[in-house]
Amino acid sequence: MVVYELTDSEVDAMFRALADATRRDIVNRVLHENASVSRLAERYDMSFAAVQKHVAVLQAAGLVTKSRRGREQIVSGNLASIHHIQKLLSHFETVWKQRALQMAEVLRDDATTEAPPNPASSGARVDIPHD
Amino acid sequence: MVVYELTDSEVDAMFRALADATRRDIVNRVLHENASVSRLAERYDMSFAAVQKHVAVLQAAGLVTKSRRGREQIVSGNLASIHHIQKLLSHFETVWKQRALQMAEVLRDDATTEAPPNPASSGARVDIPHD
DNA sequence: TTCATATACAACCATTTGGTTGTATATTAT
DNA sequence: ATAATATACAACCAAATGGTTGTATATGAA
Repeated sequence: MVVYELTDSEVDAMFRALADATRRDIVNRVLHENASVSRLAERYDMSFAAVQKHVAVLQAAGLVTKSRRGREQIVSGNLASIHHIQKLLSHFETVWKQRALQMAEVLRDDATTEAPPNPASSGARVDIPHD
Repeated sequence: MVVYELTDSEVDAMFRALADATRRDIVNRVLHENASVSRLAERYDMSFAAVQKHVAVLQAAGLVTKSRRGREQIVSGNLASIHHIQKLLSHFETVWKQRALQMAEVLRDDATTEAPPNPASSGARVDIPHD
């Protein structure tokens, strides 16, 4: 269910937004529970304005959204965008795994068409990560 | 199969490295097929030195490795690290989904202990992304 | 040996980033 | 009305980023 393809600079913004431990922590926090900007700011050893900027970066990247509630701005996580970049990474994995399979296949073909059976290539394996 | 926990700054480096379209393209390319730095440089509209720097950033982040072959440096993708940060993102998703389930549960409890049955809360749903 | 190729790396520059402080505005509480 | 709270935003600064050019070094080919 792809809504629309993200541009390069949109993806840039998402990864850049996640390239900071404070911002990753904010994302984690608001995924657990929505929080106002000042509530978030209490937790970090930096000025309110700094946290405000971090939230702005996350918002510009589409990773969180803000909604007014009285005088507060409530920050909440946007799962769709996280899901999107996670899929991008899993695409990388898929590419690699397919390459691994192709390599194994080449080895198998070589063994049957050009060289005598090779015990190593008959059981050809390429490391594929698992959990 | 976690080898060792990455530090914040290591994760920072990975995300920062991926926050550039040229570097993401390099990763994609070397996941498909290993390539020397100059071979990679041919493809991009920037100086060799610039591409060299991009590769260095990816290498520092552990996303690719370099190995000498004669006068060339062959760049290859490091799937383990990609897998690692992909898992980090899927953790975010898990957190969110659990929260969604908890919210649904709270709604259910409210309905049975404090208020008359509510047609809306009995079918409580929270959007969960799917493919 | 000499020439071409592949890389390394330093120096430089403009822009962005991540922080600060200070000031202004809107909302809630007394 | 006044004070306290929550946010917005500008101006400033040091450091990092993403590019450049130039120079040096190592390897392979003729």
